[in-house]
Amino acid sequence: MTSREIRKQQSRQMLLNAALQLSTQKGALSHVSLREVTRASNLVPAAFYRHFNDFTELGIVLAEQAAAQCLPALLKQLRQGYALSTARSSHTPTTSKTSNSIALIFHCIDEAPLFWKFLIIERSSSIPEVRDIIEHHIQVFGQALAHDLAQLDDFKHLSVQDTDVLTELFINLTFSWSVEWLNLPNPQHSMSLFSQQTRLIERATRQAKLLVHGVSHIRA
Amino acid sequence: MTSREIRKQQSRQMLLNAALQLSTQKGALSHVSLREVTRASNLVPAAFYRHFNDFTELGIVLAEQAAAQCLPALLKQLRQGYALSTARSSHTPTTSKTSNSIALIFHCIDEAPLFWKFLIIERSSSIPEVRDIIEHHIQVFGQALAHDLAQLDDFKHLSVQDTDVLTELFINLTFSWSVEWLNLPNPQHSMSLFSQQTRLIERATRQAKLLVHGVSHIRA
DNA sequence: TGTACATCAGTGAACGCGCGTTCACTGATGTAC
DNA sequence: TGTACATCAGTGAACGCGCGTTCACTGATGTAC
Repeated sequence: MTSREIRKQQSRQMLLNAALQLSTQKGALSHVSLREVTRASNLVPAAFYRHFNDFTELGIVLAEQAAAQCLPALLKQLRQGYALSTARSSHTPTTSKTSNSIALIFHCIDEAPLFWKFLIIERSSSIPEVRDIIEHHIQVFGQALAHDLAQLDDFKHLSVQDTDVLTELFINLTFSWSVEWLNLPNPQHSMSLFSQQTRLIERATRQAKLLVHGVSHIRA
Repeated sequence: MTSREIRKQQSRQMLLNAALQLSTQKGALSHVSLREVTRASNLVPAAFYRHFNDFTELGIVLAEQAAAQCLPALLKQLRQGYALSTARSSHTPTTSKTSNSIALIFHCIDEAPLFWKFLIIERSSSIPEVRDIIEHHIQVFGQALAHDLAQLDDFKHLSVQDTDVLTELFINLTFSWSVEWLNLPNPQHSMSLFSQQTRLIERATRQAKLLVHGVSHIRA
């Protein structure tokens, strides 16, 4: 790659970083202007068009990057989580199995919090292309997850429909938890960040346990 | 009330209606401009200030109206739903009890779909005052719901914490379902609106059943 | 009831601002010989 | 290696636009006598 190409890539990455930073900070990519992004990247507004046809194109790239970064990583974490728990399933009580998995989810979010925040807020983006990309990747993620779950002892007895329904439920819950996780520390409470995190993990774990317990005893 | 006061109230209501219409259509109140709202109300932009100090104040009023309209109505519906089901609890299978309640939720949404859409999209509003009002009302709603649930046969045995956790879970699920419900008909599928609605009710019911089943058999 | 004055919802023009997009340009970097 | 030309990321000025907000105003409605 020539030095000119390298510098171009650097500029492009600065634009993407600035857009990610600004959109998660302002609560929506649509609240960020092209001029703000170039300003934060020390470029003149017109320079934007050397890298993207328009603002939507930048949003699309960002959505692809975020989905590619977050969802496979979460899947991998979850796989490690339940591989671990099934390996010693007869000895480990449900409590700690579930609790471990939940903690892994939050750990995964902390690896790339801005991308996660972007995924969550732009999942209902007012830019249709961005929204559709994210929804598509979540759907693919859901299929992979459903395939995994179907092979676990706890869920083997479920019908295909129930496995899908369960997966959808789990994904919705995960996103609800993630929203709360990313909004910590909540200044309404006086607890420390760590205490609030612990509390959220406990609540999420309890929710997941209620669910898993229900599923494992459901009649076919 | 003098005729002048009546006409003022009418103008105010036109502004509120226009803002509700436009915000739900554009996906966020923050994507609607003061000038758009006055234009849709056949008023000059400056006239807006005869009714509200600024755009945020209109958002606050709208949030209060939406919360007051939607949440007590849902609570009432749910109460009728489980009053009905407990009255004949020994004879009615869990299936239809849950199914009835879920259908009632969607029925309730259809009574005021714009207010519901507003509540859902502005629950994560970029206008902090609006977001906080909605979150507050949802919290109050959750307390009332938790109080109700604690008295049902299925949930009597739960600890206070578990009742709260269950309530939170239920509210999160309800909002997830509502988002899907309000996005129907989904043009990705070729099914009729009615078929898609039926499908969603079935999936939501199945999710709720998994949950209720888990809760009723949880060990203390 | 009729008159004189007060109120005030709505008007219309004006303002300064940040926006997205265009354009001809510059000058460093790359390429061909 | 040195030279002449081509490429192209970034520049800076300009454009028209819709925005929120201000202001002095108008004229219908309300009120006091």
